[in-house]
Amino acid sequence: MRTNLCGELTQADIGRTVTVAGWVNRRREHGEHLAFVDLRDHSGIVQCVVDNTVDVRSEYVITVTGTVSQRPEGTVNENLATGQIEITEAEVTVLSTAEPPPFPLDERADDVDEMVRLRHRYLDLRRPRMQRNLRIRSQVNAAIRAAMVDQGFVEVETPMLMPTTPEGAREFIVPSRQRPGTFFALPQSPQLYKQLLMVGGLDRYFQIARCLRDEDLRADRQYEFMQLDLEMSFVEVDDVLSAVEVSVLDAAEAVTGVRPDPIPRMSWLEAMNRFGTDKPDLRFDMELVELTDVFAATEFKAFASAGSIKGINAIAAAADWGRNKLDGLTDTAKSFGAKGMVWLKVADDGSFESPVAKFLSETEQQELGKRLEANPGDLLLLIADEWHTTCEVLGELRNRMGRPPVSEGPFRYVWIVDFPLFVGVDAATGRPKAGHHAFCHPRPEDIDKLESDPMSVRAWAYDLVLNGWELGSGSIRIHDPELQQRVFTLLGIGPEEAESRFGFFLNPFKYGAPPHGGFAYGLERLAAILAGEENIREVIAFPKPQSGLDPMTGAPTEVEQSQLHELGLRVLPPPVD
RNA sequence: GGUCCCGUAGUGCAGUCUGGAGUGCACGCCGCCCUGUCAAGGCGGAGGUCGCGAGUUCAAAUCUCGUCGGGACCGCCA
Repeated sequence: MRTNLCGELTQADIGRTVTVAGWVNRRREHGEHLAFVDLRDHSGIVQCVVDNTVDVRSEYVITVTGTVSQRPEGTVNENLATGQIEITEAEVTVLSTAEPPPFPLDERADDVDEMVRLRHRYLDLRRPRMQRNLRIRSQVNAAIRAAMVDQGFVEVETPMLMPTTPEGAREFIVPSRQRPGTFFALPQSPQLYKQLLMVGGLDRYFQIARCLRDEDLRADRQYEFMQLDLEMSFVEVDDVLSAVEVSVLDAAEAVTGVRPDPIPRMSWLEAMNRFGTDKPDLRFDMELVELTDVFAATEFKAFASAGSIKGINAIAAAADWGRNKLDGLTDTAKSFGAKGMVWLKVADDGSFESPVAKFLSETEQQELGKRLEANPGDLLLLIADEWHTTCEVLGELRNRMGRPPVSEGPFRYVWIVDFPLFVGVDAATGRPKAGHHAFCHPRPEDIDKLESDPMSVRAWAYDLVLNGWELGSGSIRIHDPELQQRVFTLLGIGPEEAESRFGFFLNPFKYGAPPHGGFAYGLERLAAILAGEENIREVIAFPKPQSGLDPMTGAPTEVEQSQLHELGLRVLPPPVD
């Protein structure tokens, strides 16, 4: 039907008779017998010189047969890849007519209400931006698959219909027709199956896996998303990180053409202390500065009782932050759990302008300025609280004060390692809560402390972070049933409950489970950052808005009574308030 | 479940604070003109439930309340 793509024609093709096919991007009429038609396909645009009696309009689907010709002098378009040439003596065949599109199919659609784009996604996809983003996704997939196969991994598909599991994210459930009243769950991840593949001797498994979680949607979260999921036998942390790193760097290089540097590692403790988060954005500094000892003997009541005091220096930001904005920032800090926030502006003479300056001694002020390297015009933000809250709140403030858009700046990957095995305490039971999941292996040198000091036990768990986004996480798993039960006991899960909740998963481990560990990372998140997009919807062909309702198909919809009957289901009337 | 922001021709906006007739602006669309344009140009035209519903008022796009839709975030996401 066609001999060439629109965007690939060059001066080397001059003189050739070609047929191209695509959509009419624009038509410019110049009288009875001359018009220019810009023909667009996924590869680009080429100008066709046609007789103006031909009736073609925007988005008509046509083929054009004609001669590739050098454009006359003075009519070359330097802004177009094919701007040196045009197709002359063009003969047009209309394959499909088209109504005018509801929004412009060029970069101007970047400003169009996203719902309009999503409602007509098939038109949005014609735009270069979306073509590029989906092709980036494809490049990422191809590079990852090649990297995994090359490293000896076996691609295995795991079931989409699986039992519900009590832990983790809310699941989508699917009613069973053959056993009315029972349900499958769609996988939050292939976690259970991939560990059983290790018991099954697959040695190295990977899957470009679809995961489904019935949680609220965000810029970086959809109901359904794709992960590179992998699991490896007879490995230690370094082996897993190395295998993942190869795939990520290969994918990044495939998209950007630049091989990123090897990914540095940072302990969870260091990340929290320096950046106030387990997903630090290393593209900018403004690190958290330790101040607890500075105020060890302070008279300032808000600081005197605090376990941890830290601060950040928003360099030269003082002028931008008036009283109202600072009050708003204080409210933000409080919404993240802080009891308050102290701000100090550095005046021209180096003194502090702050409601609390009068409560701080001369020595304290001097040391504070020194530690934060304060200069006139800087804005200092201080939080005093228990250590975890101090870090997290300042980490949030740091992001608000200095974080560039995702699309800017270099790609800064970092491994966060040595996560604590337990994070926080369950308010209801008083027991520690699993940080990653209940099957995560403690660091061997910390196992002695499991019962005596559980909160200090570090795990063989690790996250991969890129520009402040968590790409994924993984761990070395517990393969020893005795150690597993020790961890369960700490979590308040007795042997009987473990058997009833996780039996189908743990019993196989009695038959000879190899030491193993794995990882999974989100492909949309990686692709979005590589594409310079702030929102994963931009790298998904048919995403859902925050409501989770599909604006194009109308899903979810009601079903026929007969379908419900067959499934043994009845829909309750909506609750009346 | 919560906080904040947004909603005016097909699309992007001005108007809203400070109530006074939708001749509103640009792009797009339709018709005519136009032989070297490329976001072509010129002339003319069509196109509106100011998201929806109440309330206040002589009068509401504008003020108030509610509601629907969208976005960012908190909770949630082992």
